[in-house]
Amino acid sequence: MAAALSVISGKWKLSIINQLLSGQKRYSEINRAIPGMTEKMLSQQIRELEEDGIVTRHIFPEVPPRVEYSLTPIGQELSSIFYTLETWGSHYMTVTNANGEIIKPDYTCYTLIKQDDEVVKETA
Amino acid sequence: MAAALSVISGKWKLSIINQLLSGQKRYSEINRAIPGMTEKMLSQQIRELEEDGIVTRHIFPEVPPRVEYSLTPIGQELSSIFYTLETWGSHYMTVTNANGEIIKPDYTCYTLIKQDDEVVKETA
DNA sequence: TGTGCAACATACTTTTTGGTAGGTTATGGG
DNA sequence: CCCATAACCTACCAAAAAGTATGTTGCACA
Repeated sequence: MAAALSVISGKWKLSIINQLLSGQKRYSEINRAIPGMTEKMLSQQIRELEEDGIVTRHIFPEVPPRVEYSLTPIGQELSSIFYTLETWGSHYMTVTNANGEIIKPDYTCYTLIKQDDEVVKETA
Repeated sequence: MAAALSVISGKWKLSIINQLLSGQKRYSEINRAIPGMTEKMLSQQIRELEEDGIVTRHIFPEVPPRVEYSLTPIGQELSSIFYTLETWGSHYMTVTNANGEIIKPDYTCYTLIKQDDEVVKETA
């Protein structure tokens, strides 16, 4: 589990993998597809993914250069993690938004259980 | 998916949730069960989990204080994420260790595809 | 001679995260 | 009267991650 987390942790890695799930792409394509990500982050994180055996890099020795990235077999199996995360995440968001209101921001709400087992709600 | 990741990211959160998957536990129990984690980290991360609606806190107003933590329903559903991460992770480790050797550390290995489509392997 | 291109690298700064060391509370026991 | 207890909090510091800005390559085109 730690191994799985270490592979996918990184602000842009899941976005990058998501792009490659739909097939081989080149550097500039991925770059355009993920707004907000700088080129440095793309090359850094995609290199880590390569070192971890998730993506393969195909360099075409042309000028100007062309590099295409694709997922390895084990990289493609990450789609199960995608699916689980998405399923839980969307469920999570509907739960925290039940009743049409957001539950999360109630930071200072404690459930006090008195010694006579009476439950008291206290909001600081 | 981003929501799911933001909830579980944090060095100790999965360990804490893992503890609570086996039932309600008090602060000191969790603390003892996770070696290497400081008390500050426990209270900080468990508070974030509480704010995110993953755990509930039950304060018993006794002296010395007693606080018990348990997973909310949506928190318990995180077990599916645990399962997927573990499954992929163990598969990943057997794949990178095929042939009894580690594939990952070959950092500077590029696959060059020449313009005549001949594949050349270059190790810098 | 100069500009643009794609895919980077490198140095530097900022932000986020984690860790260390101390203090706080009220009470019961020595 | 002092200490130990459980569950914290606060200030401070270090490390890791992310972001910004700029430089590099070699060739084609103007």
